[in-house]
Amino acid sequence: MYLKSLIREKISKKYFDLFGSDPVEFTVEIPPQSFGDYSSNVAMVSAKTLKKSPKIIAQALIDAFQGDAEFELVEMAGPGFLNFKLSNTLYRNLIKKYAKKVDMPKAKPQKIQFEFVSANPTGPLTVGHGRQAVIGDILSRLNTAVGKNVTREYYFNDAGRQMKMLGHSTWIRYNELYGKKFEFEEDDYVADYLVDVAKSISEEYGDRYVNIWNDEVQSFFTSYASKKIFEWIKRTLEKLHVPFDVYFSEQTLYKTGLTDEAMKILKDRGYIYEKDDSTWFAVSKILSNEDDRVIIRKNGEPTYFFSDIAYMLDKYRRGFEKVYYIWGADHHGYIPRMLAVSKALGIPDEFFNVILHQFVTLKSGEEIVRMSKRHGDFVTLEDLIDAVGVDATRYFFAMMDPDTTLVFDVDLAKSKRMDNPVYYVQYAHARISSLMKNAREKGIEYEDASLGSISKDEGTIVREMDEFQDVVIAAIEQQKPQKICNYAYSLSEKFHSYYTDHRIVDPENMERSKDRLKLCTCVKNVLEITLSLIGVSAPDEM
RNA sequence: GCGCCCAUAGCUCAAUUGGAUAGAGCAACGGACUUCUAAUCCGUAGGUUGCAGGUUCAAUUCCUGCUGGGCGCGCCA
Repeated sequence: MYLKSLIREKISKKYFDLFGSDPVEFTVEIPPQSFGDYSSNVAMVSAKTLKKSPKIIAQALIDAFQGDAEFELVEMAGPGFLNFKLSNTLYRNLIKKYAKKVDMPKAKPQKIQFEFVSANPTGPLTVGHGRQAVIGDILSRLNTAVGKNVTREYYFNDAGRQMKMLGHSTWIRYNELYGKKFEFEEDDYVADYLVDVAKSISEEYGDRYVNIWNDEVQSFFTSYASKKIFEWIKRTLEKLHVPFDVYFSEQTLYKTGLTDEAMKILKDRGYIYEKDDSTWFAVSKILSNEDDRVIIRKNGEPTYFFSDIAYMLDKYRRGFEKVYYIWGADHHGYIPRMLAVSKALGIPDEFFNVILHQFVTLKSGEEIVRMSKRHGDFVTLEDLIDAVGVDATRYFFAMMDPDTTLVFDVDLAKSKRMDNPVYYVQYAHARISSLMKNAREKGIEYEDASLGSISKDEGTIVREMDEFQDVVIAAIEQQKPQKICNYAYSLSEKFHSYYTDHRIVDPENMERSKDRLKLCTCVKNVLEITLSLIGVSAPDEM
């Protein structure tokens, strides 16, 4: 970031001196392969406004750069690129900076919210939830790191029809323990995990509910089962190192009267009407292609959609400038109606944001494990974490673009072979720690390294280090956690390569050893902060 | 039928949100450990970026239309 902005500022200044105006937006980037250390397209993008050919503009800038000691070489290439070769002094200054501290880019201290996972306590978290949890967690970490005030929220419903089915299903399992057979109903949860819940009830309360089914029993089984399952969910999230600030219950919306308030606002604004004994929200009044939706059923019960309306109002009232809903791809159809809600409530457009992610399939060997929650035929997130470890779980969920379906290769995640990217990155960190230990044992102090030996070979690593802030910004702006993983890998790659070619700790050459150890300190610092953003540990030995 | 997402090396993925010769890993082949961790490194081979148009100095990237795959279109969430 520092090197790029230095070059950018210099170009702007020289451009202004030459042409009497500020240049239009241009890039400064690390070019492919051996085109120089940095390159800029400023001459090409300015061709139109200046009515000069790119090559003439480029040449004028190059002439202006003559005699600048911070650059060894500035030259033109291709259709008018400016290529820069940096002086070693610049690299030395940067190493001093990064050895002390890795700066985070700073953003406006907005109050924002990420709402994710939000699974109702009817069953354990699946690997799909895992992907969402990790995406939400990393985006939260990133935004917190750049200075935003982030609330991580989990929304859940612990009443209503779904919950009733849960209670009923548990009761059936409970009766089974006593040899009583009842039939499951249509939307009951037939999965095995409720057997454990039933056993737990049996141990605590004995047989007092066998063969007895009434409202009181229903409500007991529902609340017992949901409480038990919620404990399970929270335990899994803890294992995954995903904390939440707020667990928000849907019921709160009704208790606090926010539902009534939302209804009033929508009514006053003319978005509510009655039809077929139900109450409707006129989505089509805002988005003409969309269908209107029922918010109060014939039987007088509100739909979940109505709760979602009140919930959005609640979020807005709490003073968030932006809220992000993280949803699986199956929810994408929900976006238009929620957008309509935000408009109908008079909430500013930038408030409501959705981050979608595609599905997860598990792969073991050549076999693709398909998951179906209906048949209880799925792998729980907890099982996955137990099998491959939390670091690999998080890294694998994070390293793919949320927009693509993720094939989670369980064998690869488990493997400690060299093709596992988590270990590759962690190994780079461990290697550096080991070098430092080695230096300590030999009594080498490198705090005051002169950096006199730092040159081109180290430049590659320094430039990569200096990409850090830009990568963080890009990951946040584009909502792509995998950018951080790719960066961690790329920096590790450059370090491993450097390590192989250069002796770091060399008693025969103390000055050089100090310089290189200082460089390693920088890489270690950047790797540590990068891994912490992914939520993966940075081990000192492996 | 309508909507969202995806398509890049044999496989899994990148490509700094329009830049130069499209890059890594795995798999294949060949090399590097009496030397700080070989969980590593270096090299060879591998491509009409799904297809067809368009936009411009420049397209994997943007636009249009196809093809193929995933997901969704409930008074379920």
